Amino acid sequence: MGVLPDDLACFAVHVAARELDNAYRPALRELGLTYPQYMTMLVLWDRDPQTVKELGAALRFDSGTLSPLLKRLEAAGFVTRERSTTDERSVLVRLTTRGRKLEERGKDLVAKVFSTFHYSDRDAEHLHEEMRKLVAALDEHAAEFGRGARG
Amino acid sequence: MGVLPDDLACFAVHVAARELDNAYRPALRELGLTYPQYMTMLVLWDRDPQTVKELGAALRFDSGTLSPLLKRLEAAGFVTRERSTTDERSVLVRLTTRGRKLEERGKDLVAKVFSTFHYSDRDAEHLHEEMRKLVAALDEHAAEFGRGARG
DNA sequence: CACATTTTAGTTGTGTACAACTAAGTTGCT
DNA sequence: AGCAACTTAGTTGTACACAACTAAAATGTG
Repeated sequence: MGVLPDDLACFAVHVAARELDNAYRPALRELGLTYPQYMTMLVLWDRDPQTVKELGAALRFDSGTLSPLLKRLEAAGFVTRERSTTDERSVLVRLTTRGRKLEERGKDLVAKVFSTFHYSDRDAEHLHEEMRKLVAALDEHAAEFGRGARG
Repeated sequence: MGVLPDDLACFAVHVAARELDNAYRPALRELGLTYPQYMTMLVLWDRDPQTVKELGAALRFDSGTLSPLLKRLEAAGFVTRERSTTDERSVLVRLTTRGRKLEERGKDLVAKVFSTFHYSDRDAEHLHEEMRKLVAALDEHAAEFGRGARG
């Protein structure tokens, strides 16, 4: 009769995101990281240091999410935070030796976890393409109707 | 050089879920609901009353998520909660008149929001199919490696 | 230079999510 | 009947995620 969550694509996206989180959790637990923290470390392993703003752009997190997350990474000893000397509004996030060393164990974790559920590279790429299409549509929607709207 | 979040399908799923949330937020705000609360109301509009366990199965929420959510729906005057008389472990969640009346305004909200970003019915069905495939793989993975593992 | 505007991080408050646990009720087995 | 095992909700603690706000520093304009 009525529409149920299971009938909705948007609900399925939410379920998939949560279950992906759950699938990664055991492996990440051994690194002492959550999934968003792991994504943050990936960005820093690629380039170090980076400002909070740059990290936020790469992760699509605002400061309300990123600031406390970085404080936890700092408390865990993976990063340091220091005001930029050239622009004192910015904060530079920098890997510690411990944080840099974690890359060895964290590097191929995604591929390892993804391979445990039966998802080939082709499947993953197909999934990725579908997500890119959805996110592009949502970004366009946000630009039109979102907070930055022009009327 | 390194792998970045944008290279990962799993990250794209998370981004999509969050941006879907943001896309629904303005419309849901007018109903006084969050997205998970709206999903809960959909389940109740379809069948009323239902136990917390049944709602949890339909929404894939555990009691730690659902109990406080239902308390907020109760505080907002959309549902009542009462112990089942036949099995006093169970709690029956029942729509109030106000909760039932909300269906008129909430019924076609999904279709309305989805149509504002350029997603045809065919696009949505394609997306849904891709998500079903991923969730099925994750469910299988959870059954094998998750908490209920048999070894 | 003076000062409004913008940029950058952080804080507070609300609401998911999940792990680990508790309390109470029911069922199954002998 | 008696009691262990299980089921059902709820609670506590941690961690995202976003809105709304604040504080401080930089930028732009007359």
